[in-house]
Amino acid sequence: MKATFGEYIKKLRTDNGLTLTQLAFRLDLDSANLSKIENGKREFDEKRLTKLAIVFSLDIERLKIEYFGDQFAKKMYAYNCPTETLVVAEEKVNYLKNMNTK
Amino acid sequence: MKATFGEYIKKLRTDNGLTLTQLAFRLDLDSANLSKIENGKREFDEKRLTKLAIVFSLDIERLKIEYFGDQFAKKMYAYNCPTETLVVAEEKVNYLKNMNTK
DNA sequence: CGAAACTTGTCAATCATTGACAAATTTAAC
DNA sequence: GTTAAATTTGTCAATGATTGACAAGTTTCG
Repeated sequence: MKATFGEYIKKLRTDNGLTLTQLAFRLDLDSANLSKIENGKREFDEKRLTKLAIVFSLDIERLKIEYFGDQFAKKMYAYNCPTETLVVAEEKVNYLKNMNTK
Repeated sequence: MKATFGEYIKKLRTDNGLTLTQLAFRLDLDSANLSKIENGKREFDEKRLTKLAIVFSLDIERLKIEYFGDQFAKKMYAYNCPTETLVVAEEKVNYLKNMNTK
């Protein structure tokens, strides 16, 4: 899975034979805005991740990976960050985790 | 280097013998707010990255790595994202790069 | 103690995001 | 081609988050 998060949702939706209106209703969203999300013109609000997981019976962990991976990728692309950024990110996560355990 | 971005700035500043007020002035910032940034209570605005690079003669690329690495780490920590998120992020960056070249 | 450095609290102003709806365009069935 | 459904695009007020600014507090250290 390498697509953007918007493309990912669109595939889920069409594979399951739902229209924008139908999925939007289940996510408590305007269908026009869902269209924009699928086309990368708006952000999917992370508070709807669990709803999305429920609608398509997805693992929420898997969804978070897709979602945040997408966010990071967009930032890196926009600001032309080298791949090394991700290595540093990993180090810093561990640093944060240790901070709160000692 | 594993510290947060705030700690990173603080180290730069003290290593160079600057007070909050002095550095804040050079960054066009309120010293009280710089204090909050160093202590992780506010975000450093990315539009000031170049100024920061100039003040301390740093490589802007290196700075971006620290800065965005920090942002990603904070998000991952806050939302408990598995490390795999970063792998997916890398895939998606490449996907985005390819999108705009074909 | 006294002064400089630093931290914390607060709030209005600014900026970005969102929900909502209308209008335009595309798609697909007939 | 006509029509209806589906999708996309544009817009904007409302909401929410971020920022700058400044006052007041605390810490540090001579």
